[in-house]
Amino acid sequence: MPFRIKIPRSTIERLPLYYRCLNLIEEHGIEEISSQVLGVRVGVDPSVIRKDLAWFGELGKRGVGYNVTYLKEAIARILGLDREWPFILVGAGKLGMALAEHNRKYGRHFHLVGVFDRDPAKIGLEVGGMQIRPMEDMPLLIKEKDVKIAMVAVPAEEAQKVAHELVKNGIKGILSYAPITLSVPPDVLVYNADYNLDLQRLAYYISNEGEQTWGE
Amino acid sequence: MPFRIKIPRSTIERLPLYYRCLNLIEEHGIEEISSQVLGVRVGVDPSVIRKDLAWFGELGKRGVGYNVTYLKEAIARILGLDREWPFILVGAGKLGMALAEHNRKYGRHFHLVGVFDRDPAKIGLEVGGMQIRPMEDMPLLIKEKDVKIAMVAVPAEEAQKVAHELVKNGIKGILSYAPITLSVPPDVLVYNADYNLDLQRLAYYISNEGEQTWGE
DNA sequence: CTTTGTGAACTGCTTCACAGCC
DNA sequence: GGCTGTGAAGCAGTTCACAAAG
Repeated sequence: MPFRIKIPRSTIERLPLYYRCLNLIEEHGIEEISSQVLGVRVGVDPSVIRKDLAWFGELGKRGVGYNVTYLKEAIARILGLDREWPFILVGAGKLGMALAEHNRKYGRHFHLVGVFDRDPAKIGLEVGGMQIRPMEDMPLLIKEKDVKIAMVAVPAEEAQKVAHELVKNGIKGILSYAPITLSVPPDVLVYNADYNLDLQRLAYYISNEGEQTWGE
Repeated sequence: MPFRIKIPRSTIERLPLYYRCLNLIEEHGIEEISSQVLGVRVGVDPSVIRKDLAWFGELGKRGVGYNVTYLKEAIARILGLDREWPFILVGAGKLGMALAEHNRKYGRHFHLVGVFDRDPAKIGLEVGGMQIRPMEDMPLLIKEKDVKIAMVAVPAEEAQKVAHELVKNGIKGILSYAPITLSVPPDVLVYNADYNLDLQRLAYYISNEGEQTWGE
């Protein structure tokens, strides 16, 4: 009977930060790193890093630290980055097109396999190395390429409808740039990339500079 | 002697979600809303919403709910959205330009007052209703317009240098699209908009579908 | 002597349940 | 009856401190 441990959500949120940093450190030719030093680099307390990593076994060496390449690859495996993830983009406006181009240049682990738009005038145009296709082609492509992830960069009014369609066709993760809360079943995960959310949070903390307090 | 209460970070993270949703609800002409119904709309438990709002006084009416417009405006005030925030963009690549254009169309509360790029070939080009300017112009503009917020959309190699410069000139909040962890003083806040982080988190949860568990 | 891995204490957020008010 | 505001209970994540290992 296999024992199974629930990993804290906050641990999973941080792993990509570690991964991103380790790639950079590896490029610099550094082979070993302590939770102390890594902590400074990613802006996370060393004991948090150790606790996070400990969930997945003994990844470090006591008295020494972590082997950079080994740790990097371990995290990649944990996150599921030991394979390529196909994803699609819905919405080929300015933002969508920029994301597609960006992915073509810098994308690793995730590669764009289809761009869709509702606007007939855009069908056939090239973006991110792909031709823009009509929404009707989406179901088949998702099935053929076994796509699980979608980026959504359509206007607010369309976004919920698009989300519905994606979910219906088997998409399990959505990265949404639309300025609304998408309603999806519990087995589908949505991350909000609407930058206004972050700008507003920044505004709060800057308004209440220093003292994150309220009242008088 | 004024009493001051520390607001939980998680409360502040959620307020923009409420705000975004309330704007939509208001447009639909709905005047009153219960935490129950709002909760379904934003995907947050009603008691969480009530606790969040209670930090800022009695914003609702018992037995009735919350007045949509009143609550919306209260949250705006809390977040500091009762004024316009000027911000600058550093990095006029494809992504930066798309963000600038997007802000011009949809931006409220935050308006772009300057776009900067290191590349001499780009200086003078128009983007988001602004002309791209050289980095050297940045300090003066920040001072003149009292800018506190910056978006950074430059390559990884440049990002830390840019962050340093921004901080040196008084920027207090950074929304960074660069794929690195920026190191800044404790009085400066950075949000990571690097979409690879979210894609990797999605990959984890999809890989471990249903059971967010580990071990065997 | 260094640094990890980890139980125990602590902190902070969420959930619960209900008193207070409409 | 309905819904908010809120103390109390419960839970999850962080911090601490140190034993274990190189």
